[in-house]
Amino acid sequence: MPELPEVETIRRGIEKKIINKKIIGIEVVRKESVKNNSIQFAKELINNFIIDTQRKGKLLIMELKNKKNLIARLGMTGQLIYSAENQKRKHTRIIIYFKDRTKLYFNDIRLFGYMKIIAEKELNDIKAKMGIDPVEKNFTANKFKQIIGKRKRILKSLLLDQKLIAGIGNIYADEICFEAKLIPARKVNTLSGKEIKKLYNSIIKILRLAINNRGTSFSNYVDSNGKKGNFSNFLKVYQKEKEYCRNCKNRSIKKITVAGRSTRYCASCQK
DNA sequence: AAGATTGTTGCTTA
DNA sequence: TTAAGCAACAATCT
Repeated sequence: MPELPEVETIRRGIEKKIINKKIIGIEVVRKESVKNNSIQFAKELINNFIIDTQRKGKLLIMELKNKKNLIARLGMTGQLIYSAENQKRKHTRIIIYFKDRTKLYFNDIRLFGYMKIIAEKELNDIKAKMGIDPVEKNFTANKFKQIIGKRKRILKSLLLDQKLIAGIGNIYADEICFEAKLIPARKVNTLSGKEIKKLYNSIIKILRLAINNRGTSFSNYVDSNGKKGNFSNFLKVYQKEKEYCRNCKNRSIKKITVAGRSTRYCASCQK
């Protein structure tokens, strides 16, 4: 469940710690978690430096000194843990050793995540195929209107489509729809101008609030220090189907399937 | 103990 | 071209 706010929290967490530290060792515990040949992967990284970090959507990018990039996709259960201590666990798949004896652990329970070293061109191609990152400045109300355009898609499926907007997953899609007071199953062509504006504001509001609270931990997400995120305390519909709605105080939070995903919404607050 | 869960990709169908 | 639905990937929890 690392979505945009969780990946951003991890990025901020490792940024200052790993930059310009010499990599002196690589341990590929599970070679399928590296999308390059694991020998090549290690060879590229040893004696190299991570000089900057970036994020687009849920993709974490570590720029290397030789112009290549180490990318990490966390999938559903990926973690990046930075520590001076030995933190190797059952689910540790890759370990990066730095010269100052600190380490970066890539853990992944369900194995949907991976790391890969790619050249600049491939990175640009990947980025170009992704939609706009909604916390960037160029994600304007007009831009969002353009994305909706004449589409007739189900609202939630549009929010989850990484080729249109990059970074929203199942948790934040539901929370954004609640904030906007819109039923996730609505078709976007039925939204009024006012509703679109409210939706746009909700996307930015929820994602920024979640980043400021270091993301959501509901199962195994932790930041680079191994700490849980606080946004779990702000969730209003996600996993609240047995509870009273925070807003209308009715027991009206429904759980349905939309766009193939479990979806929660308040039948009384959302229209 | 089968079903739910989560993100992404790719295939099929309309 | 656009969109929906589904399977696949894998492990864990209920």
